Amino acid sequence: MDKAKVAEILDEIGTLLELKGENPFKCRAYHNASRLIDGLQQDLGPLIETGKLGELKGIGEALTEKITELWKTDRLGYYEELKASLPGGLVQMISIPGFGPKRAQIVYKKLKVDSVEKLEAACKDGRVAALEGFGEKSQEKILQGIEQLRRFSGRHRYHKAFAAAQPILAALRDHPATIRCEVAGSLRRCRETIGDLDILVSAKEKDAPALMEMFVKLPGVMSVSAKGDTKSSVVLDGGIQADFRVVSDAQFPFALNYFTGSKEHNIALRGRALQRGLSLNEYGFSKAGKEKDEAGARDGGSVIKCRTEEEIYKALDLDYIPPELREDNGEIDAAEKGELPELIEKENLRGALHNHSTWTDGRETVEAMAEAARELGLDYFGTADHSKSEFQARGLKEEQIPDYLADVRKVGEKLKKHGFRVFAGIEADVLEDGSLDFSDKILAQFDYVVAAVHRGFTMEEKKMTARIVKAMANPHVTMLAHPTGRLLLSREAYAVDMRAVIEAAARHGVIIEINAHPFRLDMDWRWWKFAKQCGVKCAINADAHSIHDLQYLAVGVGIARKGWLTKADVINCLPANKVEAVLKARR
DNA sequence: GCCGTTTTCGGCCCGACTGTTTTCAGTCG
Repeated sequence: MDKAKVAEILDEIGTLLELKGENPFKCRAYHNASRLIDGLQQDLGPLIETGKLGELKGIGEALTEKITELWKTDRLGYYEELKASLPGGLVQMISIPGFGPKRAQIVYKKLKVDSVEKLEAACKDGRVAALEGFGEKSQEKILQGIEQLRRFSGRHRYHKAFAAAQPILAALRDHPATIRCEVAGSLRRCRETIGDLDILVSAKEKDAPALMEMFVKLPGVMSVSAKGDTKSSVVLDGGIQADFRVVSDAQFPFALNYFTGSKEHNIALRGRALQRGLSLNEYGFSKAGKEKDEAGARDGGSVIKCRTEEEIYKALDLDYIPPELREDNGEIDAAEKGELPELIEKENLRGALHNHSTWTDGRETVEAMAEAARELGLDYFGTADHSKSEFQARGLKEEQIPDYLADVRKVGEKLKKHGFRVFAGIEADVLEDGSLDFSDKILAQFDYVVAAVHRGFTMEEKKMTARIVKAMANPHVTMLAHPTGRLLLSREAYAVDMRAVIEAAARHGVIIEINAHPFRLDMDWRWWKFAKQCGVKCAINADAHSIHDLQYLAVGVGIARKGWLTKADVINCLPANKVEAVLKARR
């Protein structure tokens, strides 16, 4: 059984235990173990064989035994018994917003309701409202929750959430009562998908109601789910939920830190505070334990004043941890030892190397795209138009290549006077047998070759991995495009063993692309962190088909930061002459 | 179920909002 499946089962056990009303800390132990296993960079097999599994923090005796059983036999008696003791529909029921394990237990016991459909029916005929502890409003909320679950199941892609947040932030920052305003949550941490928007404002207490009032009436607000003195929740058009909080300016850094998360990072930080006799919450530090300050940090003010998040980390003897790293994935240890990397910044990017033009499926000419890149402040631009197999994208045929190259060279000559460089690349298709769709002789004419899989997606993971690894062995291949194969918008996703791909990239000196285009998003930060460990260089690319798309480079920087990358890990931070040498290095 | 520089038991992060109550439990983040 593979790691992901083990993690999935552990997570489900945690949820099932919640439904049974088990000790919440026990439930959490399973959820934590699931996250830990899912995030492991090495395989489970060796860990189990060498008896090192139990050394992982959060995996004790019982979990070691269960994980080992799963790994070795593909089954787990404990899980099967647990699952058999509860109807399957209960798990889905608790994904209804506002409806948790306790209430699921009640409706199951009292009404024999064991699915979302039956729950809906029970609400519609008033049986739920009649239950003790429930009422008309609860019943109505559950129905709304079911509707929301059906309409907007799942999370929102980063770009969509980012775009939705911008006008809200602008409007709030414009308000005279606003002192500071930031977006927090998974959007600030640059996660690939965003559950909801968390927006935070600092203001004087007397101004909070006016801000609340303004927030729930912003254009784009579809419905208001909650409205209090300091917190409101709304659902925006398009189904993104936005939570809004107003705090005092003294509390702002604490609240920003708290609501940025992740939850796991917060728990670790609070634990660290406790070790220092401090209790940390979204309002500040207070004394922990018996001498606990009655008023706490909310009314009494923080016992350690912090103007910024940097000062909070400092108070805990930690270097500042950038939001992208806050996943409880080693960042606290690194911050304690002063070993956090100096993460890449937007300003470090000097060029973009995977872009398209009107020669194939791009919307602008090579010249217009290169000019736009120059205006963005970049020093070089590389085209990587499609090769012949991409006929639906008007991929270049052999006989067009001299004209294509001549055009790119001409633009290069023209922009040379500005100190701007233009490179001629090609995005060559990796065929099913792992060969490329152009001969070596043709590939040799380009400044660099980006290899990409565009068809034959249904291939099983092993075969797909072998196909891609073989392509990387071709000495003309300088870069691998959208390596994770998770082509999010279309159904064109494929399964690939990223670990093997990264190890092959390390062997062959191939650059791995971080593709920031929303249709081609490669955001899984764990792989970039692993690539860095293996010494593999990355390139941040927008896969731009238009001038507008070039802006996604900024998203790519966010992803790279999340993978702990520095400018030394990203080749398009190099100046033009140096990047040219890197692109030519293998050939 | 995990964990331990007060270590084998007794903790485990903490507060807002809602709806139901009339002091609190459930849910969420």
